Amino acid sequence: MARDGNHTKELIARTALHLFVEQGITETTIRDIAGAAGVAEGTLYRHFESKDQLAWELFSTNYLAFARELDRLQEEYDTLQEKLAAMIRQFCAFFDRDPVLFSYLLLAQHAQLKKVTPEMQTAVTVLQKVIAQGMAQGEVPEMEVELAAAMVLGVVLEVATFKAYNRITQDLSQLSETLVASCWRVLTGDGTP
Amino acid sequence: MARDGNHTKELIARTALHLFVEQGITETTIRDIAGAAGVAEGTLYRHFESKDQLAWELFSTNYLAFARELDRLQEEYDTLQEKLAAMIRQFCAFFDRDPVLFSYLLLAQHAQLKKVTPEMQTAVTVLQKVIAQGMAQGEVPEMEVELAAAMVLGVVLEVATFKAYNRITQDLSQLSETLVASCWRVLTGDGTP
DNA sequence: ATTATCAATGTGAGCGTTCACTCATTTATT
DNA sequence: AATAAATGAGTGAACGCTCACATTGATAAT
Repeated sequence: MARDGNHTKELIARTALHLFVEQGITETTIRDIAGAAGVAEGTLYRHFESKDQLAWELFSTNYLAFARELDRLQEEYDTLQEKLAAMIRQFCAFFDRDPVLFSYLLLAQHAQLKKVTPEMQTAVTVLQKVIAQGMAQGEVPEMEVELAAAMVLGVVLEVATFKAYNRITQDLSQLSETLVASCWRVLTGDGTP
Repeated sequence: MARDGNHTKELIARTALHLFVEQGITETTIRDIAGAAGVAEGTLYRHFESKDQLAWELFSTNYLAFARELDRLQEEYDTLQEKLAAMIRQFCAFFDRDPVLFSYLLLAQHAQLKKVTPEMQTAVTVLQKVIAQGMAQGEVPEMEVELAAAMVLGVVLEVATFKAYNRITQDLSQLSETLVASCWRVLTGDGTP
C-alpha cells in the first residue's frame, strides 16, 4: 500500500461530514472538502464515486448501523419498559459520542430518505416493532402504533435537536432518565384525559 | 394596474413553495420555478430580488406570523393547561390547513434560522415563556424550561412530521386531544420515576 | 369614440461564474 | 521497475441573474 489510502478516505469522510453539517450538503463544494482536508480534488474521486455517493455512504452506513445496534440491544430485554429505556440510553450515548454525525443524519434525512427502501430496518421501524409488542402484551394501552412511535421519537429527537443547537447545555446522557420517564408517561396514557 | 402583478407574485410564491418542498431549495432552479408557474425567468425578478430573498420571504413571513398567532392565542387563557391546549389545537389546525407550508417551514429551518435574530419571537420562545409562567405559578413541577419545551415541541412536531411523510393517515386535528394529553403528562412528571 | 401616451408587467437570449468531474502526469512505496 | 496514490489545470454543463425589448391596460387628449 502506498501513502495509506484508508487514512485518506477516512480524513475526507470526516471533513465532508463536518462541512455538510456546517453549510449543508448542496452548499458544500468538492473544492471546500478537498481544501479543508488538505488534499487535491482528484483525490476525492479516488475514494468516492461522486459527491452524491459520498453523502449517501456517510448517511446509509451510520443510519442503518444505528438501527442494527438498537435492534440487537432491544433483544436483550423482555419488557417494553426495559427495551425502551435501553434504547433511549443508547440513543443519548450515541449523540454524546458523536454529535456531528447525529446532526448529519438529521440533516441528510430529507434528501436521503428517498433512497431508503421500505424493507430496510431503521430506528423508526425498530421502535414501532417494540411498541407494537408491548401493546400486544398488554403492557401499555392500545393505540395507533405509528402515533405512539412518533410521540416517543419526538420527545427524544427534539431534545437532541435542542442540544445540537446549544439550546440545552447538559450532555444528553445526563437527561436520559428524564427522557425515559417522559416517554413512558406518553405511552401509558391512553389519550383521554 | 396592468396584468395583475400581485396575482403573478402569489403564483410564483406558491409554485416555489411546492417545488422547494418536493426537491429542496438549492435543488430547485429559477428555471424550474418559472417553468412550473408558466412565466418567464425575468418575471421572477420583477417580483423578488433574488432566489435567496424569495426563500427567506416565504420563510420569515409565515414563521413569524405563526409565532404572533400563538402568542395572541395564549394571552386569552389563564392557566398553562389551557394555553398549551389552545396552542396545540392551533398548531394542528395550521398544519391541516396548509401542510405544504408547514413542510417548508420545517425544511427551511436549518438554512434560514441563522437569519432569525434572538429578539425575534418564534413559536419556540412563546412556548418557553408559557411553560416558565406555569412553573412559576406552581401549576407544573419545576424543571429546566428548555428541556420541557423541547419535549413538548417534540411530541407535536414529530407527529406532524410523520403526517407529512404519510406515516399517519388521520388529520392532525383529530389527534389534537391525544397530543394535548401526552404533552400534559410530560410536563406534570418531574422526571424521577 | 378614437387615438396617443405611459408606466407597469412580462419576455428570453445571453452573460459571467461556479460547479462536479476527468485525466495526463507526478510522487511515494515496495 | 511496478504499482498504488495523489495532483490540479482543464472541460462542459448548469446556474443565477441581467437587460433591451415587447405587450398590456388605464388614463388623458383630441
